[in-house]
Amino acid sequence: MQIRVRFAPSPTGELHIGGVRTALFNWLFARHHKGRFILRIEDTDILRSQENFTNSIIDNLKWLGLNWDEGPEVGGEYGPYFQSQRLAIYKKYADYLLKEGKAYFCYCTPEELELRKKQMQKEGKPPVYDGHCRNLSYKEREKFEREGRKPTVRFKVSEGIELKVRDLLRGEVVFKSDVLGDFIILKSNGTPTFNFANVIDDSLMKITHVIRGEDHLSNTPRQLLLYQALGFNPPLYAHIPMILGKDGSKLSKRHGATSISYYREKGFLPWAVVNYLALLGWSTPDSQQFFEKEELIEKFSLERVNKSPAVFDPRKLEWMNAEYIRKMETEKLVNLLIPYLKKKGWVKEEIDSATYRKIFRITELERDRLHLLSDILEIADFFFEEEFAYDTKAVEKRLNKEYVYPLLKRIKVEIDKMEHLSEENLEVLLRNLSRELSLSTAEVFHPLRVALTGRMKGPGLFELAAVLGKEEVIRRINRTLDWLKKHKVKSSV
RNA sequence: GUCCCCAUAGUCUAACGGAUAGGACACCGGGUUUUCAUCCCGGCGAUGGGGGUUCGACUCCCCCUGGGGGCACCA
Repeated sequence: MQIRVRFAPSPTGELHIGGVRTALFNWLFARHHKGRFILRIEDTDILRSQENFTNSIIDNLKWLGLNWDEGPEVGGEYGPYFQSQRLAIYKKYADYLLKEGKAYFCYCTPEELELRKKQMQKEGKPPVYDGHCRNLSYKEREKFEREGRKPTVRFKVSEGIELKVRDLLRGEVVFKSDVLGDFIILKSNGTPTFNFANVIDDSLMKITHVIRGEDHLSNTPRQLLLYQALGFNPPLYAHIPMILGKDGSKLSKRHGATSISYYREKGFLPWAVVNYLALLGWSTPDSQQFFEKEELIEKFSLERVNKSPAVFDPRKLEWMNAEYIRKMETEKLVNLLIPYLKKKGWVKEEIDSATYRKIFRITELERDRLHLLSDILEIADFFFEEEFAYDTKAVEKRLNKEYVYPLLKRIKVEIDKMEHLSEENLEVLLRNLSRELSLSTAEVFHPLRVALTGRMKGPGLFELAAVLGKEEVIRRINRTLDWLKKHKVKSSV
């Protein structure tokens, strides 16, 4: 039997971290077993579903590399894969249940329901539908219809039965039908509710395994009942642990960025995100951290998914991203960095070969400092901006010394004599100068670094100076000298 | 309130019923380096509590506690 799993997001918001992890586990399971991974858009909430969310979800899944075999854009023999295009199907099955006496029309208004629910909670009972409309007479129904009430369709749940969910991770979980209550399968506007559409689609699409978040575990008994009533065989279930925020509650916006778009824009690499997320709730016997794609597919198994929820740790994700950035070929990294530079206006849309070589070299020099691709904007500004600011602490610590002004002046003079500024001849120059002036090398290097970059940290001094070139280095030293004078820093008086 | 799930360091996790409870992030310290980063070395730190079962329990059972999730005309 071919394994078929699906990811069924609803386009009421951006794809978020938890959704990605669910999609990932489904995708890995399918790929591992050479099965099919299906994408289905659950857009039955007319009010909240938006097409741009659908597009963004699809776009981000592609970006992550979680490709699907059936679904939007690729089609498939069990479509359509948008629930909004399957309304007639749900209607048909609802009619069937109605005809069989397994469902009925309910005319209760949301307000009435709310009131009774509160009452039941007060009495310490599970807040379930009380069956108010279960046995309406023909006359009563007529009356409601005349009032203009639009009915929902409710599924009849018999009391006193036990529903056993066989979960691949948790074993048998038993629910009593009494806590379920007759639930709605068709809203008054004719669209199906989640439980109903889900069961029908999973059946019709021949889904064999439902891998979803643990928050769906309590929905499962209702769905089991529907499978029974409809005469379908339920799939196998695996309810994977939730992803929580730092405070231990379900990951949400108040924990910071949760939408995958954010991570994408910040410059997280798709595979770093995938690799990190794979480790949330799953592990190998040796706690391996890094996986290549094929390796992850090969090693992944539901048996090794654990049951307890996991806290999402952005710091570890960032670390992992940095690791992948370091491991990447420079040329690839350059190409990923260029869009950020363009957007910032540091390089033109058309990149000539000289500019490319410069970016390449800068990438080599800065790559170990990048955690995110966008970090390049913070740490490499001085390579592209001539009028960078001097860091206050750097001025205080490195420039505010008597010897600095004459030193920089001397360095300038010496560099000016050079035919060409290279890493080598600059190093020779500075080391000789330190000996001649009885200064430590650090006392020579640090002020120059601040003069050239405005800050105390950064790539090797000789290397970065070579990238800037003789003319620019001299210009920057002059600028610093002027600046020192103007600001009456100790070294210039 | 009610039902369900879960429980190894701050975090992610490993450990046939039998190791000094292993690894990773973070944190702290040291080394390398002109700075930062990288890299290398080292350190801190965990089986929630109580009962059982067993020669022996992180592991099995029960209770407690704690945390999470569901209980929508949301999915």
